[in-house]
Amino acid sequence: MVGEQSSHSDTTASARSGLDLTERQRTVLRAVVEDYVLSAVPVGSRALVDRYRLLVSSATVRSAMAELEALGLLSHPHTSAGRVPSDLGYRVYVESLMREASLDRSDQLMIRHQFSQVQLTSNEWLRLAASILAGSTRSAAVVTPAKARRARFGHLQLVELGDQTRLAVLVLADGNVVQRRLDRAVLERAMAGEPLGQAHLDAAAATINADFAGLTGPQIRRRAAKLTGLAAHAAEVVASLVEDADTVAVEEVFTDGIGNVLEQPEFAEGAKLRGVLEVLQRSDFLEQLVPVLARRGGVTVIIGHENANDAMHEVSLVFAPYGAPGGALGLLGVLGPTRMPYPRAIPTVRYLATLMNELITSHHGGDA
Amino acid sequence: MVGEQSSHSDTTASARSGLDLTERQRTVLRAVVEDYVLSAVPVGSRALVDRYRLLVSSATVRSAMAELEALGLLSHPHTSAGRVPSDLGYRVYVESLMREASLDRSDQLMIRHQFSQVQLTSNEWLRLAASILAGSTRSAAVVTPAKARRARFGHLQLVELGDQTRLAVLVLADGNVVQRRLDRAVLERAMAGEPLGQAHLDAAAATINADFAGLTGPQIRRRAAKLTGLAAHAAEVVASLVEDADTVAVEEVFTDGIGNVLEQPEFAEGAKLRGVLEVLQRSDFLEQLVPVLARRGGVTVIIGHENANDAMHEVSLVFAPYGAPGGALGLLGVLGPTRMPYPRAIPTVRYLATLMNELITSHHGGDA
DNA sequence: ATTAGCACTCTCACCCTAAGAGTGCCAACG
DNA sequence: CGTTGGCACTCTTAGGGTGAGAGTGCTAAT
Repeated sequence: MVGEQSSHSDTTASARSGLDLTERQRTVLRAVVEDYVLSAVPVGSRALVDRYRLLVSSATVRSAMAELEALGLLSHPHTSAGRVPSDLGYRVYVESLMREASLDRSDQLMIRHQFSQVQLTSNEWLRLAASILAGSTRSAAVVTPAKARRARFGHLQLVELGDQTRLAVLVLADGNVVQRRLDRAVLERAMAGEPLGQAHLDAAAATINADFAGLTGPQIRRRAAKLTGLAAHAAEVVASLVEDADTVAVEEVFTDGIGNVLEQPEFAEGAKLRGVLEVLQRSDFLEQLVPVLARRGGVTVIIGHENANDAMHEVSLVFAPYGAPGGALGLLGVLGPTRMPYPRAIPTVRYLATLMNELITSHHGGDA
Repeated sequence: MVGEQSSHSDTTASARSGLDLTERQRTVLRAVVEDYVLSAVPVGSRALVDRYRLLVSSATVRSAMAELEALGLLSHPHTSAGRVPSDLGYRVYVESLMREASLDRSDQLMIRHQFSQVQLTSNEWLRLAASILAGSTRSAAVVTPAKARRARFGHLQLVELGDQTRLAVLVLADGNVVQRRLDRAVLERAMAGEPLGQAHLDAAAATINADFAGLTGPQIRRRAAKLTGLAAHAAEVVASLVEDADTVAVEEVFTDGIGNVLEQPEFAEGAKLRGVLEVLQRSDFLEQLVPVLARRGGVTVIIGHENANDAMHEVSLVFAPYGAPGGALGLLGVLGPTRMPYPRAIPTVRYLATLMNELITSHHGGDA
């Protein structure tokens, strides 16, 4: 479920969960967050009373606000501005104040329909998922391909390409396809004149396919020692491809809707987003996120400074893992300013994660 | 070579080529462009004389500037600001004033080295190319995969994935790999209980591989009629995959360095980039660019309003096609503000295009 | 043709002020 | 005692005015 990430709490757990707030404080905090998310303008006591038909005076709201500020849930840009939720304030809101705007049936159907329109290729799915996420939350969306924690060999194909090159196409056990061009020079050296026609390639691939299904990189490497000729060389390549797939947890990232974020007033000066984009490109950020999300399961919300990376201190992430249980694992979610429409983003991310789960398990049938 | 794109010229061709400019006008225009590209600040007559050691007075420069403005090559933000190059001014600069800063040997070697570090997978190449372009021009880079104008079948592999799904992995004649999951329901209906073990899959693939190499989508569809059972179904899928590859000219776009552009003062308000990002995502923009670039060959520079798309009126593109001659074709280049360091960008794009050409032809051996 | 000089224009940074929003506190009220 | 109206106070923001500076265009002299 929804939950906090860590760790840096200098405030009591009970404050964070919002359990010891009075009913009034809860109402006020909720109103402040919701108003601020909509307007992006610090919200004052008077405006709150007016807009939310609170049945108390602005003075009362003021005192509640002061209490909330003392608790670290609200903050003050300057003396005479309204209040703004702090990261912790958003946290409490997400954790115990928010009423999720569940996706209505028609939205769900529309999304499902879009997926049914598309050819059954995983990359298309990912692109589409990112596009839907971005469009329906007006934030930036990020989707990574699902891949197994431990890469295992599935099936090899060696193809003659033109007359100069050979291409190794490898299907991993988790359904991902990786390829590598075999360098002609290396190949010739290794083969010492042995013919490399399609028939020979097929034979070598068949040898490997028969023997190596389900093995990991090191296991393949061990058995490859027993082979000779083209098959040995191919096995070497296979092993290295499988190992590569193992070490790189997130290799490709599909993003969409960065423009949405640029439109938000907090990123009006575009340079602010620069750091975020760089971090996203440098894939180790998402890589580190994988185990965290996987462990927690469901939708995880990471708000502002809860983010480990400095560059991400002004954005929030709403992410979920997806994939076959115990098998392939991918990430998907949205990124926006901390002033994010959580009640919309969270169910959308959740729905898309379950949808991708379905697609993967039904079309792929899990994984060894 | 470098050249203009079109077409909208309400000024004479000779003015555009800058041929009828006096030597002084040429010097001044060059200095204005180069100064403005560096400083992003409108440049005045006095500053020009000082910084570029022109051996004339500022008054002389002023009159030259006035002439250039009359020709539409410079413009005036307001009465008392310096001059700024117009799109046309940049055009003339690029066309006949610029001295290209050719990539020095060490840069070339460094780039080459980076490519040699990377595994021989085309996607990695593309990502790397984008990253190098972005880094070395401080602009945004865009790279699209090379694919044949006319998709032809190369090699098919059918793989059993888990026990529920079958995966078709198709190597096109141009070396690209596409895949499609075969929907279990459809498969079962089509096969009516025919077994779908790996051996059967291999047999079906072998049939198709033996017969269909080098064929286009429609050709495959025609021959597929003679097949039955699994092979017929597979041929159907192959045909549709090949046709898909035919219709979608640009399917995936690798970008990098968007942050670089956000840093430029002209895009300080990030929202300005929004439209550009959207156009880039909507792939038909690049798609339309493909034939234009291919016809012209070499590096094409498109400056500001020369751009067909309204959203791109404030950016320049420096792009080149790459690929095997007459075969696979891809695009690569950079996108930045019109105030772009053309003398740096153009040779870099050119070098990367030739490099990609080399990689493709040497490792892949051309294409049918 | 080039140049020095000069009047003119426009922006930009600065300061000042007034208006407005919002707070915090306090005393009064039910 | 929680709630409320009132009020003084603070701080931002927008607007207007000003002076400096940059840059131009023109003209007359070389």
